[in-house]
Amino acid sequence: RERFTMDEGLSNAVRKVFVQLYKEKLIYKDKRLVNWDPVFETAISDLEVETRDTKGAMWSFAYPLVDGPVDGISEIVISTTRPETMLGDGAVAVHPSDVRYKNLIGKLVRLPVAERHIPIIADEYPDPEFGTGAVKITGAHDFNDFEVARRHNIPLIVLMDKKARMISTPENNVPERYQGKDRFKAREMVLAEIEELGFYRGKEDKVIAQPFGDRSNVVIEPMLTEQWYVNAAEMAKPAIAAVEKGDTVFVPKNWDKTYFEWMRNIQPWCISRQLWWGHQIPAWYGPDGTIFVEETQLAAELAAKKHYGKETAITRDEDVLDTWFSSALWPFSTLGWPEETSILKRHYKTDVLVTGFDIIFFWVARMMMMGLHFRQEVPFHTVYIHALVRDEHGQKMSKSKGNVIDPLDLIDEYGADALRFTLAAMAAQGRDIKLAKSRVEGYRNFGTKLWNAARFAEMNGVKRDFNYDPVAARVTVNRWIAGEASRTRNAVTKAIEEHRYNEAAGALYQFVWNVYCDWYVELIKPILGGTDEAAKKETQASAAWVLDQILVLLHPFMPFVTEELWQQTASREHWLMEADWPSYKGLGDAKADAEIEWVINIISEIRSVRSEMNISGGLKIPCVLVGANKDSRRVASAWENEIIRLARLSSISFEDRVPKASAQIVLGEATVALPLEGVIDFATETARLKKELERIEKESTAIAGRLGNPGFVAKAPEDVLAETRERKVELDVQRTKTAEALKRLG
RNA sequence: GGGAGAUUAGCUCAGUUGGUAGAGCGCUUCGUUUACACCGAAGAUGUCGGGAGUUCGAGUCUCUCAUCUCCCACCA
Repeated sequence: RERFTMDEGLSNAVRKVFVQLYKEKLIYKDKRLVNWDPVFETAISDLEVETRDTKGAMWSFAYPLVDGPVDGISEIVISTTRPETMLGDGAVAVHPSDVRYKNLIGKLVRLPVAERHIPIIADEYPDPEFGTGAVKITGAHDFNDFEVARRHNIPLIVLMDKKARMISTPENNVPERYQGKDRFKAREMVLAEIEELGFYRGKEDKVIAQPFGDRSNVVIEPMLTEQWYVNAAEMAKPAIAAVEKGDTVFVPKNWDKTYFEWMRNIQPWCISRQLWWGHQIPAWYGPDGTIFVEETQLAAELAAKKHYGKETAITRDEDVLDTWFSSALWPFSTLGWPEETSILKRHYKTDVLVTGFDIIFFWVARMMMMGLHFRQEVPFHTVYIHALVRDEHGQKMSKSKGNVIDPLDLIDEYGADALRFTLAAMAAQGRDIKLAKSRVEGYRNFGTKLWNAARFAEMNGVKRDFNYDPVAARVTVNRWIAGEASRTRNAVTKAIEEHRYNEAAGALYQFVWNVYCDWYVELIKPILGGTDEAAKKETQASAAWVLDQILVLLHPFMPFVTEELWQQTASREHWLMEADWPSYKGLGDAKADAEIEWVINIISEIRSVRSEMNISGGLKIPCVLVGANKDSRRVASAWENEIIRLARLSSISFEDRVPKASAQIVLGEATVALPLEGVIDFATETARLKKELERIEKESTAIAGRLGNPGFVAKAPEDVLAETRERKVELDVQRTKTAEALKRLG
């Protein structure tokens, strides 16, 4: 489904919401200071203001007392980072406890340049420790000053027009020469004139936090205008409670602190914008300014007629709404609301909202407020806050900063699947991603690996047999891989349910590459090339079945390559994207697991020794099992071909004694001997075994120490204790056998 | 000024109720064997930022210090 917030249906929802909130007095019009963007000539919300540290200065001016010195004081010195605003000062405030100014409170000072008289007032706002302790109050151009002015009925003196150019009015008494000047030009003029008049009292360079419009990049000017507001504090209450109760949870959990922090200190939300584009506010004005808020022009006209007692012309408010106002309705406005449609009933609330932390305030919080107000239910039960991909310097990417790495470039280079898998694999909770290209490359290789595994299958007659039941498999390796697939499925499912996408991706990566490709494919090669037709047929079906499971499980992470393979490897009734998530019963066979584990172990150990002894890959060597029990002998015989092939042996035999000049490997109760007469380097083999013995002894000592600690034995949990004891026994056997091997070597 | 987070192998990063550290890339050596050199085999590399504490046991919990990052905020 695709919707656009300017669609007819969504526009209806916007009007309805506005009207209802207005009638509930949750939307109101107010004249107060707003963040004004002088480039776009519109009000913006607090969230659209970006505070940046910039180089600035604090200048000090003297305002002389009108009626002459008091206690020998003839002037009061104030400091400001914005000298031009002194033209709009309505008062000078000092702290009531500030003894320096005690007798000045109530006196008048003369405002140079503007030549007005303004009072000295007492207010808690000034910090006596800061600067001179006296603060100029410019109620119409500063948020703090506005509050102070309001408390003391100080007039709000407007200095600028919508473009933040100076205006000269009878009220502000700003000299005509300032008319139309830019505020920064006016600053220079004020400084020069103050100095000339002899009221300049110094300058201090300073880094100041300045507000910028996040889109226009210009300094925001606090302006006294009439705007529409939402009583956000009131609407936030249920939204706060819902998260406290757990109706909506954040993942990772920590983000709820950010949410609470903002919601509990929320300010009125300015929703009107003086822009050309957006949802026009459904408010009309009568000739005397009476406001009629209705969903349609007709309804407003009727309301006006009723109000005035006759038909009266009304004009519509030209302002439009903040874009986030309509976005806040998204979870229900897209589903046909206010109609009680079936999709609304089915899809509200939704499940999981996936978004970035920077959207929590703009969108998540507002959807919560609107959703709870109009649906009496949260819009989603989970908010998953994903990591941000940052640029090479660790900076947040943003359109306005222009430091965005275009994902299309990465896709061109490595493919969409590779990028998608990389992001999933790196999406550990609570961390940002500084994307490393080598990771994308590695996961591109992973996709290729899968493709090649499918190619191998195709070349070996591996074809999906929809009658194949892995539970009924008779070949051990097929029973084993089915169990591995099942375990992988469970791990991936659990990880996804817990929103641990990196773990899901990791489990799949490991299964496909390190289990299926590295071992299963290698172990079945002799079967596929062998003469046991029954085993061959089953294995072909099994391999195809496992591949199918891989495709289904991997599809959310690599949709394209998996879909393609799905279509190519069998004739299907539906797309892979429509396939059910697998669910298995009866898979997993401990006996098969143990057997395959033994095979993998012996192959790995022999390979390791070969490598350490520098035995060339082309040289096939005999392998003698000494002291092997019945079970080991059976497995070794059953897997003779595979072991011989993968460990590059010439033969496997069973003897009672270790042949002379053998490299020796301790494998459980057995010793694997590789007779290397003429090839073995005794010094190397001795060193290897000594190192091995050292490793065993080191671990053994550590474990003995733990078991010898009465505290550990008394307090460690049963299973940990049992495990440790088992390990100890294992290590003892290994130590004895390795020591024997070393002794045999002489 | 408040709030959140980071510090683990050369690099990029995992590590879920505390049980004794892993991956990918890179590096070293070897390798063309029924898919894959975007490959295979074997290997080296960590006083888990410093310090203290709790505990039988700490990368994991507590405190503290250091360095870094982000968010919010009206010191003129």
